[in-house]
Amino acid sequence: MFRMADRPYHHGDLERALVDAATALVVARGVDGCSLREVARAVGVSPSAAYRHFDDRAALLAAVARRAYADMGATMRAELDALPVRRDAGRAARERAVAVGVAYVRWALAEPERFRAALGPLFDGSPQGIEDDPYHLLQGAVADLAATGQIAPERLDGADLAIWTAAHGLAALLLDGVVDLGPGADPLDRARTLAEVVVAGLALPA
Amino acid sequence: MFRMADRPYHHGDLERALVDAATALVVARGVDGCSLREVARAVGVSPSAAYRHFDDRAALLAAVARRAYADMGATMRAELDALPVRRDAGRAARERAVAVGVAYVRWALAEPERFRAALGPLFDGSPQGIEDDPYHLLQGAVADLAATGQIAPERLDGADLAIWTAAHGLAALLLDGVVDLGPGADPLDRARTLAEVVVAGLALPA
DNA sequence: GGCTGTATGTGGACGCCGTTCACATTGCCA
DNA sequence: TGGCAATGTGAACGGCGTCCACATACAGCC
Repeated sequence: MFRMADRPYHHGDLERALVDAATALVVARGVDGCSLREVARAVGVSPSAAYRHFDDRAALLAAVARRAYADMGATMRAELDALPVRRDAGRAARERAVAVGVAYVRWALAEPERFRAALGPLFDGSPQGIEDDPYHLLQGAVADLAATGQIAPERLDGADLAIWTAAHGLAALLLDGVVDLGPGADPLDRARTLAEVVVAGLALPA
Repeated sequence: MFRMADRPYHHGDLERALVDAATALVVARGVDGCSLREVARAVGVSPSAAYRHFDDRAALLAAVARRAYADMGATMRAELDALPVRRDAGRAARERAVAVGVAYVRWALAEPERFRAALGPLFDGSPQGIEDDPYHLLQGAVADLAATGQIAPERLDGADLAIWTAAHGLAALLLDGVVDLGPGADPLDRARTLAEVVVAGLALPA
């Protein structure tokens, strides 16, 4: 059975199309500027059609966030995989831990609105089934740090938080315009410096 | 000239009343849940009356944010003033720097919605004329750190950012529910530990 | 004390929003 | 082939931010 060339009554994959359009709108105008009605309009469908696939606007945005979270993880993973191989396991672990922080900030700055959507106020639980979860990358890097003796024993607890908070804090402060690094300053250099400070601090006994 | 006891046509200090009501609503339902109309309703005034005092809803929220920012600074200041006096200037500086971070997180957790309003996405430039500016408190503490030789020379640049990002990142991640410390964990203990790691890291040569 | 201009508050309107509901259309499976 | 579940429509509701013409009150000047 074939269908009218221009506009079949049933869309085919409306759910995907809605998330695509919503993502585009979030990127263009931010989470608050992404209305369900405009998303539906962009897809060429009535607003109520969206409710066949999402409970409400929040659920649609959650789907946008989930995809963003996964993309962030994949991008970070690729960046980490490109790190040079080191013979010194300790040095490798330190560099990797720093690189995770840098990759975190890099993605946040490259995709500010999607970052906000994924790791901002509307976060509702770490998405399951994500291949490269940013948080797991963080955890893994810190585990390597610990395994190679780069962390003082009494600092092991919550060590992953240390890099995470620094990276997340820098990203958030930059995105929201709270800090201004001034002209000529590379935010990623700052991210690297901060991560290095944290990694250095972790190695020191309390 | 006296006025009708119940409802004078002119309010007297509507601007203040609006900010009060808006603050209460932000605390109760968050920034997004704070509508200009409901604020006006709470004050007992028509929605359009608010426009005599604020350009738009964003301006009203900015006033809420400004006050929150000032309150945060004052609270942090009081907390810092209560620190015990130390004879060792270096130790004093380190403790103070850590305390700034802890105070930052404490206020954020105590006033989550006001914190978001003041230091979240709708931040629009550090308010001027604030007596105890949280950022200046941070700066001052780091300056003490530097003055007492607690920071490696090559780490002086951006050292204030180091504590700030850690504190801000922890606060944001906790508030947004991205990290869950688990039962029995004191978030402020974590904040202290993180700040100590950062302060320790700053002291180390790169 | 009265007049007048300015500041302040009102009520109604506009268009957009999220959401719901009865109804229309389609694909699938027995 | 018939019927059912899935999917999409259109109209409606109340709430929102914002603007406008109009009403009211205050303050300064004669």
